[in-house]
Amino acid sequence: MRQSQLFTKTRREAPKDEVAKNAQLLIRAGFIHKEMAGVYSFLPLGLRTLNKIVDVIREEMNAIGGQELVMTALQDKTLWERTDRWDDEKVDNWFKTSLKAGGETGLGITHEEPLTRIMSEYVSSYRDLPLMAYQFQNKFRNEMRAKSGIMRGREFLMKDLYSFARTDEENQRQYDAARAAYIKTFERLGLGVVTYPTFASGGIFSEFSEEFQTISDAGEDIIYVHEGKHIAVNKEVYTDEALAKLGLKREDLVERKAIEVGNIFHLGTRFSEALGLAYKDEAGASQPVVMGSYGIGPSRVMGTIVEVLSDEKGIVWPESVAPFAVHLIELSNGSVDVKAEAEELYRDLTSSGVEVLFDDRDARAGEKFADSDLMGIPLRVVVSEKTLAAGKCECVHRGSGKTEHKTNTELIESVRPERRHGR
RNA sequence: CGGGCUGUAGUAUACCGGUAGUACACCUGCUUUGGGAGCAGGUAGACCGAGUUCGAUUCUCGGCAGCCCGACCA
Repeated sequence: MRQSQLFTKTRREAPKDEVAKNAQLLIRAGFIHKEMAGVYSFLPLGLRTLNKIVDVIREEMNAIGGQELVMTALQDKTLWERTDRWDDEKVDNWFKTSLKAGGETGLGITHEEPLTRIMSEYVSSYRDLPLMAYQFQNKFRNEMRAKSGIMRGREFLMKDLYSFARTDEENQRQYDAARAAYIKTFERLGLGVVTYPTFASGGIFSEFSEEFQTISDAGEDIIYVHEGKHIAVNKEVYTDEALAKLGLKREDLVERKAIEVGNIFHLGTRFSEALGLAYKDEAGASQPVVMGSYGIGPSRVMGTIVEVLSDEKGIVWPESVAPFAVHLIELSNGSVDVKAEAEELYRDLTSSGVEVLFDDRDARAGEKFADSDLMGIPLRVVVSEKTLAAGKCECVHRGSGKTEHKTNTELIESVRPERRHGR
């Protein structure tokens, strides 16, 4: 894409009402727009990044047999009354509204109820199980206080996977598969080394759940990290009893602040029993389905990546989620030859399947470099009088600052998609 | 929801009970051209409502909006 055509622009200063680094940088770089407190639109660059994150998660969910669907944002009140999660006394962050035709509806805060009901129409035999289904969907939570930019909004994108099994053992296998997929997902998203599977409270569902916590001072949670085992314990369950159960010793753990980027739960039969999701076993006896739920917020992940990986110049996207693979910058200063060379390289890269943001604007070098650093595309390629004379373009890696000089052919060969993905 | 703070141009800010100033951005022209250029000119602004006052962007009250701390976050 040509940067001259991109309707968003960078800005030098962050809006005064944003304190969170992720929001400041994402707004300055033109990735997101704040609509109101805790509610953000994703602009072209931001959407590309968000979609990259979604794609990675989708691949991993599909790899463990997850089937994608999309459920509705508007919720059936009567369904939620059956699990006792409609009453404001029980769940206080609904966005509720009345229907003109009479009655009430609410915007989905999570989707155990509707999916369990859907499954009750299709699951009736032990032959129908196990199965897993997931969706990407905007969730709505009427938080008392939105904060931390896109990391804690009132409307946000969520990937929610739900598992359905015949027995606890089968459920555990699904849980383990989802857990492994989560570890792989966060590795691919560039957060692997700083993200810890973390024992946490199971809330109303079970004794423990596991959270995926990314170490960051911007986090709202306190966790105790075991570096060697690469696991952690949330402060909320940091008791001698829990540690004994987990085989961990206090002296081996380090206190850190962290961002919860994922959460996996055993649900047991809480929803299947309440909503009548059961199957007939081999003997013809009716059995409740054993469920689990597994969430990742792609938009929160995006904010987390900015919090964790940016530097004083701007964002540093991992290759897997960058809006573009290459930021091609021409410094023609009116030189027809430089312009032509850059245009040709843009064409060749694009036709090789490389995603390129081409800074073809009539702007000065300093401005282009500053914008490039801010936007955080992994590889910057400069074409100028200097590089033209040398016969090689200048390639600078955003993260490391490492500079290489390559011919156009060498460059294209090194960034072709089939090569980058290594498959 | 408790406590605190703030609303001035697209963005960031200044001053003031009496013509609202600056920087960036934007537009025009000239110069400049590898790290957010220079000169000249231009466009653009007081959240909404009520009150006090000769006069309110400024003071008071109400509303709306935003931010921070805390509580909450299934």
